[in-house]
Amino acid sequence: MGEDNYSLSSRVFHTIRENILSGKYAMDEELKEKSIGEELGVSRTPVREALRQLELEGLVTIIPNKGAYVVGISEKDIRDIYEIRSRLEGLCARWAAEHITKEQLDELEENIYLSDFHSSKGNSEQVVELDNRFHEILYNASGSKELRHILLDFHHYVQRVRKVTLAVQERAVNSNDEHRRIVEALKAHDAKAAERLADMHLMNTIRNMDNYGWENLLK
Amino acid sequence: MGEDNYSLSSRVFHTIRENILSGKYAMDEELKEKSIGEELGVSRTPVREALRQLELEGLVTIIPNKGAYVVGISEKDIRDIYEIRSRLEGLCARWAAEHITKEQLDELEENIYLSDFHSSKGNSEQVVELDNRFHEILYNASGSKELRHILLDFHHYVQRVRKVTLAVQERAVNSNDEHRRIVEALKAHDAKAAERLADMHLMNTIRNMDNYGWENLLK
DNA sequence: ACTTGCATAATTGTATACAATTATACCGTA
DNA sequence: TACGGTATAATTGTATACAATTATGCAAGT
Repeated sequence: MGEDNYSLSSRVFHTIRENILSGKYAMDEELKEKSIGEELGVSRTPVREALRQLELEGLVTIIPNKGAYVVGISEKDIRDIYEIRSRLEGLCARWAAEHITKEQLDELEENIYLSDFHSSKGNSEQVVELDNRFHEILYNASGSKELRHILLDFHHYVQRVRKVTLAVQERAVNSNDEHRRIVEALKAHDAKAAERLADMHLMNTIRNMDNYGWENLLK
Repeated sequence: MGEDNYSLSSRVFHTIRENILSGKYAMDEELKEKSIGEELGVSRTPVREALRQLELEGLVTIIPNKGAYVVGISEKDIRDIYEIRSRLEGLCARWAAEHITKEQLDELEENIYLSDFHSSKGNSEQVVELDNRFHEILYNASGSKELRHILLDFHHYVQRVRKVTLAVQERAVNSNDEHRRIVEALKAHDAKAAERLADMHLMNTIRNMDNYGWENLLK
């Protein structure tokens, strides 16, 4: 299980990205092709390809003939991303209200049910995983591959802070309540309400981060 | 002039992207590393790196061990992108109203002045170039590298249809009028108006495409 | 005519070799 | 000590070599 048969190149890409987002590679750190290759047991070629892709994602800056450096993520970056996401998740929820299928609604309700359980138990890892899935279903339900693409990117990009915020039980519970209300609007195919609730959901996340304290969010 | 000293790899990337956006490489066409490399006078290595990057941008699909294929862009894709952009350019204009500098305002006014001239003359190539620059200034003025990044991507992505729509004099003139009103709002630092006008500007572009006829936009 | 199987060719995936560029260390000199 | 300069090493950029996978052509059998 989970033995994805991806290419080496693809695995290297995901591994390096994970190491950046998890903080293993510190900000401004120089990523040397040789050492990363040795670390992952591959040659420089797949590493180079991965670094070029990560540059496009904005996680890495490449200075020609010099090296690749981890791009840091600031408080402002995160605020901006959540503000951007609030608009786009709103749009996404609106479209989803018009296109969502019964199967997707069922999975959303199951997701909320499970999330209730795991947040009450304090299983933050499962909560994060369910949150990932919740939003992914919405992205799929929007019926727009463009919107899905950009939202997946952003959602992934802020994974680090989401892991921290959702580890606090109170926020996990509130977040799931907000999810619940969004699903109710989707079930009623009320596009306007869905948009407003999704927008609010994201803005509440920012407010929560303000209360939590940014110094703890950015390690 | 224009003798940019970029790396080979980077030039290959931009060349292939240009060839996709300009329609030289047709949709669903298979892009073979060897032939592209020969065409551009480089080995497979830089071509591979470019194709991996283009996959991340969504312009190419890579099927492992099979090949890279040009991803087509549909009417719905373009509609979605303009709808997404209308929200984000609105947000961008709002932020720009708060951060824009006098130099940027000056360049915007010069841009409109020049655009008046070229659209009256029917110089559509210069009009497109000025439109590019107009939006780029706004992206910079937003003060958000995240917003700038995503909007530049989208703006570039729809370059093909923009070339067609702005080649029609009436739309070029109207578009520039809308730009003028946005700049007036920015000069007054009226964030709300700037947001509304930028949003409308994008929605008008969609309406214009509807009038123009999609069959002509997608070759 | 239409499969099936297999040999061959073409293509991608990865590793390595070599060239070009940049960083580092060591030296002599003031 | 501080400053250049030069040789050396380290690193990136590109090309090529080889392995693995997939596509193609052709002959045999039904």
